[in-house]
Amino acid sequence: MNQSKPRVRFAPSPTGQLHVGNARTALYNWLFARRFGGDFLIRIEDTDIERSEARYETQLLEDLRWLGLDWDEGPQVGASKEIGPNGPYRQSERLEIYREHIERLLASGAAYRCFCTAEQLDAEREQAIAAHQPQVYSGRCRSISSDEIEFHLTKHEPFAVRLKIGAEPIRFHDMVRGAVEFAAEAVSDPILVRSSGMPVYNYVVTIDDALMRITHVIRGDDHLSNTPKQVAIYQAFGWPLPEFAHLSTILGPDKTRLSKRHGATSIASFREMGILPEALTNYLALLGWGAEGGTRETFTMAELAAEFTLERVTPSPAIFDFNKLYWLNRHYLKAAEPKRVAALARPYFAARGWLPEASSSDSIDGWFEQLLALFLPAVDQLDQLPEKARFLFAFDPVTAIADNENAAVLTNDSARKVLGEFAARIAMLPAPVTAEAFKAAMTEVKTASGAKGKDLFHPVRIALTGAHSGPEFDKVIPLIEAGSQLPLPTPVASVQQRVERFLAALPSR
RNA sequence: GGCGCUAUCGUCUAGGGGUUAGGACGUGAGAUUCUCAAUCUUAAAACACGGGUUCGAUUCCCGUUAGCGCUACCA
Repeated sequence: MNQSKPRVRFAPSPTGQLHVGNARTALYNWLFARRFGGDFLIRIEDTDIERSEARYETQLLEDLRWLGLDWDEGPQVGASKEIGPNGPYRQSERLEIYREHIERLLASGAAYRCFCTAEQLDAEREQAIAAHQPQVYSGRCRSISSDEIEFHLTKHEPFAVRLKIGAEPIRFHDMVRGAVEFAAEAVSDPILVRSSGMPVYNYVVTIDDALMRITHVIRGDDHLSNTPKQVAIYQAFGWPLPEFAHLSTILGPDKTRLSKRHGATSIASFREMGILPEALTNYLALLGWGAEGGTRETFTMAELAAEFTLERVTPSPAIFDFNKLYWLNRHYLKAAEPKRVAALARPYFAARGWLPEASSSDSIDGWFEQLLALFLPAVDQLDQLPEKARFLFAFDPVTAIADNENAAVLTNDSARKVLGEFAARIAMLPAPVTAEAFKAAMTEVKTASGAKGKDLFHPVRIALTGAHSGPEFDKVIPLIEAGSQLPLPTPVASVQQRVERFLAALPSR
């Protein structure tokens, strides 16, 4: 097709959550459209009334927006139901169009009525399997006389509509895979309209793509075997063929198709985990597409849109690597505006009753950003933050002392001595203990107790945070102290309170 | 069973008739640190197999094997 302006579409079925496989297909379509100044449309494939639900459609569109994909034509979440001159964009609202077109095919003789029953067809299929033959329709109804058709019709017998497939092999071009050819026998005479009157996927897709003037059909390779049927439909109408591009499947670590049992795969679940959209789109772009040179790993959407080409899409299936996604997420978390990260991270803390729901005061907001700066390098995902910061809000000396590893540190005499000296000095310090004051106190504890290094710091760390590992004291001390002065839903215990309570809980020997 | 698609480090990929086959994630080691994380340095790690074509093939062709998809009056 020789048009200057490419038009592509993403055509999901609203039968469930948007998952990474479809999201990647949507992304590649969007990237391709943006790269070449074309149009990106969304069409809802809801001809399977059994499984389609409106709430999935809404969620789908929200997920797409969250990813940063916008569309030029298609359904809308907001006020107007849809935008664009080629609607409706929901297949359930296009039934009349499909009906008109089937009449044309029937009239031209390109399609015919098939009165075969399900039982007949099943029997034929079983025979074919037993004989190790390809399963093809016998073509019994292909050439029944018009009298016979009338006879069936007057008896109100239900019929399906089938497309006549010629003898020639069906060929098309795929931008990812090159020339593809299917033998005519392998295609058989496909059903276009069910005997219920409901049109079939392969038919409606083709009608819609043609009518919406789609120039490049970019979709998952599970549709590759469907493509010859669709090509035959284009040909039956005399329509020009679009370009096709079939994207490989995304697999799980066990090399089977990625699904829920491999863990979180829906876009919504990644969002809930605290994966940034730019991390996800960057990762998805890299999964199946290689930039020229192959040494760059991080791309903004704009950079992707400037470089993306279908020719560089890999034809082989790719295993989804959660680790690399997490790495990318860490990268973008560090690069993100602190205020933005704070707004995204806040709900995880609010849910535990540790922070007020909404941004309430500048002092709390500022403190929270300080907290995030400290813990962000330690996490892959936002939802891991509360666990890392738990000791601030839930200071629990009893559990800390009971912990085996901690107990090992605390049992020796040196640790007792360190804690005693430390407590004595901390108690004397003026209320908010500064990092400098803490440091000075530790230097004194060091000389008084003779302990140094681990022996000096570990007992203190356990007394203050309940664990022998964590962020630097220089940062933690001010954070604890500042937190203790804030009107938080769950009060943060101050350094002095912590030491006091810890020693009280420590069994004497 | 039939038809189709695919095959470079464990994973994502770059590359391409002659290369020390490059990068990244992950993994190991080291540096740093009271510790963990982060960070920096560094190491190990791949052309599925068998035939052709060719002076030469990981690269091109054909098979084999394996994986996946389709094989519906599902999408």
